[in-house]
Amino acid sequence: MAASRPARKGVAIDATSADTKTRILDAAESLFMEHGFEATSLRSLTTAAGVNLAAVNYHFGTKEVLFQAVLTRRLDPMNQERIKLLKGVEREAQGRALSCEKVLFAMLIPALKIARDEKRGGKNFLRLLGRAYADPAPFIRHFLSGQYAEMIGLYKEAFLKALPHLSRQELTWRLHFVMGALSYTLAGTDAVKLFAQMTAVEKYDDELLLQRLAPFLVAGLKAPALADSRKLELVSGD
Amino acid sequence: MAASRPARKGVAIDATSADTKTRILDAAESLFMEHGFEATSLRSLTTAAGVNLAAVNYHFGTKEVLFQAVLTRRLDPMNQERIKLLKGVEREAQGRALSCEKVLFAMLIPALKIARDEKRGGKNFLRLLGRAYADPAPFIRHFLSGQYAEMIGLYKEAFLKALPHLSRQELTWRLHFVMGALSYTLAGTDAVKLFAQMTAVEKYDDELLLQRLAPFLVAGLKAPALADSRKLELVSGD
DNA sequence: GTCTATACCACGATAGAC
DNA sequence: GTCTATCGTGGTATAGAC
Repeated sequence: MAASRPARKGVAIDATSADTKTRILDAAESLFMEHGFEATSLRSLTTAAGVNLAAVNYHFGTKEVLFQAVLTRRLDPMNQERIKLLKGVEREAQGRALSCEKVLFAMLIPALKIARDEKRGGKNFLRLLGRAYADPAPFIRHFLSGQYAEMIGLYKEAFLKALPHLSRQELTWRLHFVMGALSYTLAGTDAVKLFAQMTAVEKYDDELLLQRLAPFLVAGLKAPALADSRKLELVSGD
Repeated sequence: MAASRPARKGVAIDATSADTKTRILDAAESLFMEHGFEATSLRSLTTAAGVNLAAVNYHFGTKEVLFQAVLTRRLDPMNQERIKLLKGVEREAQGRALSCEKVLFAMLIPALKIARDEKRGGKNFLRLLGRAYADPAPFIRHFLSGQYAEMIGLYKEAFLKALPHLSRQELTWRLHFVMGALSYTLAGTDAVKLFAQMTAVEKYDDELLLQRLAPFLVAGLKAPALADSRKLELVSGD
């Protein structure tokens, strides 16, 4: 997704007023994070970037491709780091049973690092990502599934070793639940207000949030496999 | 949100080709579910409903209000049923400690019932709802927080009794995680494919899904409160 | 190759005729 | 209540300047 544009020959790129393409990417990231994909117009975007309207079409083709480029720039390094951390955990285990907590943390930490790094988009980027997860647009879903395929595959194998009581199928569902709680949590800083009474004292603190999320997810992952002993019944109340 | 339109005088409403307003609502529900809010144009919507473009503006004011009306029609009864079921659970407990499972099931069952009732929108409505949860548009967030306020408040009190080891604050977060996993799961029938290897054998089965989701959520809710013994550390891999 | 001006069609919304 | 006509703005496409 990088570019099909031919590389600059020997021209040095001015750092202060960068490459047109980079200027578009930066402005797009900021505006998409703030207003979402649909609510961000190319006209306001190009104005903010100080480039011509048609420049987006020239460099990226469509607004959708631009959106993917914005995501890729942050997402690809994050998932690569997740893979690297996982390999570290596996190496450290030296063949012994993998720790479920450690595998999960390897998955969460790169997200936390991004949340703290304003230069890589910070919390707002994660919110943008969380929203993208639930987006109905086919182009977003296909794009994300491609971006995540490798990482998810590796983590699934690791969790299978860490949680031997789960079948492959069951684990697939649980990872789905984990990603749901994670992306929703990251995306929903505002939605928290749904549950009112969120004390003003407790400001949004990423580290604290993940420290709360992690025990919840670990307990869920470790829960015994599907017990059909306790069946859901469609009782009508009263 | 019902209507500010003056009531029909004594005119009987034809059931087969219903009320213009109802025709719009039905078409809107179907199209919003299929394509999402932004991707559904009023022109295609009114064509499908067999009404004039301006009819939406006349009956609902804006596309946003129409969207809220579509959601309210299903959401309000669902949340009322959740409240009714919860009261049944509380009555049954007779002052004894509440069962966390039973409270959770009271919350999940009305959703499952909608998923199975094609006449009330079925699975697609829940997907629409799940997406709405993550939507950045302020009008959607404000609307949902109003729709959910009462139900969430009552359930929070119930869970506090069922899970006495959790502080109010901690429970708020856990309910947030629960709603995240739930709405993401409901919304993401397609996103499941992110995790590949979802056997074609296992078709989408709502009941089975909730039977898998429930143990995960119960375990997460019951997990011990925030253990700062095991701190997240920003170790770099390797 | 890179950028700009401009034209195009679809969208949501609204005013006013009937 | 319903319709048509029309407005401003959206994403996109292209011809031509540098």
